[in-house]
Amino acid sequence: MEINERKLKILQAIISDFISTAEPVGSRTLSKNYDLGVSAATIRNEMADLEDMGYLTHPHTSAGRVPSGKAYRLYVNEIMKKQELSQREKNAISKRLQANITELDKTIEHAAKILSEITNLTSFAMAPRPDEEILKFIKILPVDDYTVVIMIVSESGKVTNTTLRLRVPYEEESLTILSKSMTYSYKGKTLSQALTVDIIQSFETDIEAMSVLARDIMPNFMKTLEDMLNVNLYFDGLTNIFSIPEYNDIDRAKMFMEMINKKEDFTKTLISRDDGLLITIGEENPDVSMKDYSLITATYHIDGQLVGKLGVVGPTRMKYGEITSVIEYLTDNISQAFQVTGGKNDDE
Amino acid sequence: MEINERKLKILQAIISDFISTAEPVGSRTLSKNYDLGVSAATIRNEMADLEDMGYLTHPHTSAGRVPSGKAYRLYVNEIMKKQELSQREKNAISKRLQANITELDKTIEHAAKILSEITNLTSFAMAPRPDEEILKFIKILPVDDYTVVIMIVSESGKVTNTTLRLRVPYEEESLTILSKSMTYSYKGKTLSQALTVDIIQSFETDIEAMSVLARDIMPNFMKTLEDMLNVNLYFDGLTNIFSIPEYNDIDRAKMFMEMINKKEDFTKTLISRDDGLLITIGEENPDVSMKDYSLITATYHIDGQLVGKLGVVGPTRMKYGEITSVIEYLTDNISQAFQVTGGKNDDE
DNA sequence: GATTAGCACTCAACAATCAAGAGTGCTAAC
DNA sequence: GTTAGCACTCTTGATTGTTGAGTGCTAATC
Repeated sequence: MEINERKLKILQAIISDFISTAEPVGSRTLSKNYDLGVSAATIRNEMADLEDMGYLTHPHTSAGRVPSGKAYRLYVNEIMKKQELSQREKNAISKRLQANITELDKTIEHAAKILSEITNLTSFAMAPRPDEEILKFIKILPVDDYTVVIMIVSESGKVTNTTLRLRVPYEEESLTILSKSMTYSYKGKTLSQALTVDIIQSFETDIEAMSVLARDIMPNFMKTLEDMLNVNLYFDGLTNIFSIPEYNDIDRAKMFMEMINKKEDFTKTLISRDDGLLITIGEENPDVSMKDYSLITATYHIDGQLVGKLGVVGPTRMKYGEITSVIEYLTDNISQAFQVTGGKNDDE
Repeated sequence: MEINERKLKILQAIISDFISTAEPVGSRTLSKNYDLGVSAATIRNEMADLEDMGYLTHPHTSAGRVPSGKAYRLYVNEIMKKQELSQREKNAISKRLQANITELDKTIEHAAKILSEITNLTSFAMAPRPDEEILKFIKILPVDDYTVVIMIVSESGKVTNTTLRLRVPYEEESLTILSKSMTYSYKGKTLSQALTVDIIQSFETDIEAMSVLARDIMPNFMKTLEDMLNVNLYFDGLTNIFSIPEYNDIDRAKMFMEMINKKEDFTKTLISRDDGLLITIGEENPDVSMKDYSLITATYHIDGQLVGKLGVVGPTRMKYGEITSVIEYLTDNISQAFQVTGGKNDDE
């Protein structure tokens, strides 16, 4: 069966009604509230067709219709108009975002906050993957007789550190030597390259004398490197879901919270997503545990290179048009703010 | 009215029954399941007395009794026996904790995890307040033409840093001078002292030449100091509450989540609590928004000085004895592990 | 041939009713 | 002082009936 103009119009009406009410929508409601130019009976026939085609489902015999994932996909691809934000909305968002542009992590955290407040959904922001960060220097700082701080600094200014207790006291001089030696070995390498360096190989030759110290420090140095590789992920609006009818059930709310709380899994999901604006609806999500949710993400760029993500997660019933616009506007703003070409060159 | 031996026994039975079932307990249940040596009718009379005295409440006429906050307080103070953990339990906990003793923050985060898993409640761990951290040095690191990293290191090895974009390019030499000059001004001061230093005063005299640079950097330096003062707070077992009958209601679950999500408020609440083991039950909590919860916290010490907190939050109905023991055992273990006298001196 | 009015049918949701059961509080007997 | 007995209360769960929204089909209409 072909989907004709009228079916499309009806489907659109159903979707937009359902998105705002969360209630199954019936033929009479449609003919009353939407100017479709046909009677409820006709709509009924069309709805039956749409159901056959997989765009609608039926919670039970005498209930109205509910859009399926396929319907939302069609809606997003074909029907939904890009809902350009008004200048006022844009200004409001820009203003809020700019008020807090300092560090990247703070900024994206703040962007997530703005996003969740506008959409009333749960939002998230992921910092760029630092694989390609280039190591600048490594410093082992003395703290007390048994304690040192391992500090790693990258070219882009990322700093990670670990406090470490040693099994034996150390001499301050050894630390200096070790710091220099490690910097020499690792400087210029990317994080992912650094992780593959064979430590034993590269050290045992020249610093045998302090091998005990090195043996204490190196495994922790590697751990610190791994720490540095961790992607920061921020959530906001977690409690928003309690106001959404879909989660007005303790079990679903629980499932949602559990999904969100598995940060590692969620990070992986985000990393594996394509760049640019991406909407995945219900069963389209590769992860089965997400088959009842929709995910919208967009990417921001730092100097056209490093890529982070920003988005929302919620029930498949969401205002795709509106939300998409807001997310894109936010990511554009972030990308612009963190262009390395440096600050104040509006247009051009 | 006096609370006599028998009333106490009955109250204890009611509390212990209610703690495990979460259902109001009636006189017949008590006389059947607990060896009280009197009939249900007598128990009824005693229960009526206990209710008059404020230890019990009544959800409705024909329901059993529920312990009040006052009852739990009596229970905690007088009835509850310190439930010493078995050696096996102790070993299990120690083993899990020790498997992950590296950095303090990681360790307490891990302790919170253990705690929530054992208690099936929501747990939290707060790092020590760093007010008394003594500044060791300050370094401004170059990143690119417009970007620098402000790094502050304390005597105890805490490192905090901020990446900062300047409005004008800088000369690397200026950074070195500024770093040294700032270190000179701040070294040896505690964080709280550092915050009160009059910046303008202390600099404008000798480094006029680079005042532009300093003016960009100083406000951000102060922000970084404030960052450093922030207390880290970790939660674990957030979704545990969904399995607790008290929160089997979307509104209560929501309230709980909202309370927990206000990290600043919660941190303040924790900071203002007395040191040592502290149990606050329902209305005993100074914050009215917590009047339906109980909070158990204990403190751990770093070198007998810096103090952090570990604890659980949940409904007033909780296994005070058991939980208390676990928390105390965990905090003792942490304190021991982070004694500055250094590692491996078991007993003595 | 497409559209629509009409009608029988379905089913969730809600309210009303009822019985069962748990529990209390009081009284009178032990 | 303790306890048995009993009337009374109130929740809980099952049952039933009613209402209303909605469907799907058929026959009339355009």
